Amino acid sequence: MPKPAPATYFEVFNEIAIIEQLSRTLLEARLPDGLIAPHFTVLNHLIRLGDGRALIDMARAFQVPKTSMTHTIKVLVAHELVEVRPNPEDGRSKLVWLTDKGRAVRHQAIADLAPDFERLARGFDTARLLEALPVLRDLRIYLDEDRNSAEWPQSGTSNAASAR
Amino acid sequence: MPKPAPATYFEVFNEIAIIEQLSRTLLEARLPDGLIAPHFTVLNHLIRLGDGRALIDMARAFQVPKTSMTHTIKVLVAHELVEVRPNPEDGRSKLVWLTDKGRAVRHQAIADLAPDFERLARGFDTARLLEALPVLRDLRIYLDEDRNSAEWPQSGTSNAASAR
DNA sequence: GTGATATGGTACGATTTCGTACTTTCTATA
DNA sequence: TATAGAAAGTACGAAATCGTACCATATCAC
Repeated sequence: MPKPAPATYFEVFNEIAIIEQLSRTLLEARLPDGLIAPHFTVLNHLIRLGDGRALIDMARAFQVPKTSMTHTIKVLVAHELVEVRPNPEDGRSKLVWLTDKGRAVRHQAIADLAPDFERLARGFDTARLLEALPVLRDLRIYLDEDRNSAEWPQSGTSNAASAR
Repeated sequence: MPKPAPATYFEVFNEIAIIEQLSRTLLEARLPDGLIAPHFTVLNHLIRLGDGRALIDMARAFQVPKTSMTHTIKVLVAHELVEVRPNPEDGRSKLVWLTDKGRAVRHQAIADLAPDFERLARGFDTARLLEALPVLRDLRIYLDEDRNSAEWPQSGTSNAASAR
């Protein structure tokens, strides 16, 4: 097989960027007013992996600067969707816990997305999506690990990483 | 084949969102100071599809509000990477043209990304990427068209769409 | 043609994102 | 233990994103 041209890789990431933009806009349309995708993503993360996570760990998981995560958490606290408490095992860090309201909002958002997924299932061959999932997962894992490798240009304080 | 659970679709978009985040960070590390991904994306768009595009058309292509595109273009103008001129066929609109410097910056950025793509080719089975490309392309096309369909929640002034 | 409506773009303010600098706490090494 | 360095979080300011309101121009109905 001939080596693919760089433009081909580029197209893959370009398509991914467009899909991310479209799906994010759709998600945000299903969220309560004042909540945007990063807020929901944090709620979802805390439910899927369990709450009581440190702020810094979530910043790493989402590959955002810790200052950005501080702001995101602050908004979630203002909406009473999470609570922040000190980490008893490390005086520097704080742990983030879901409130009942936070769980409910996440649950409702997923329920409100159901019609969109159903429409997708009607209009798109979902078998192809499932085929692509392992590739996407492995690509994400590769990029995540590669980020920690030597050749990555480290940018300020947003470094380090781990699987989401 | 059993119908996939919504969580499976969700995972696909979640992986895509993470990949977008990681690849965007990498791209921005290769751009000149002061330029971020949206700036490059506009340059790339103008080269791939030809310049002299209307601002509103680019906003639609990227699914961003026209106010966001106005700002992006303003930065590109400040960097002398594009020029904005009136549309002789429509007194309301403006057309965006690349400068030589704009073409050069885009060309250089792609050249600077080459080592990253080569590293990717060494560490990841690129055949799998190429297999996924048609699915991603079709999914993007579907979502783009679906956005214009009835069931989409229209959001403010960022409406309408067309292929990038 | 004239008026009503739609469209392209901008002004403005609110929110988000993020880099830098700093404080506090932990860890490692002597 | 003492102390230097690393790590977690925040304060702050700059830039980006985006919604609302508004102006100028175009299009449509009559």
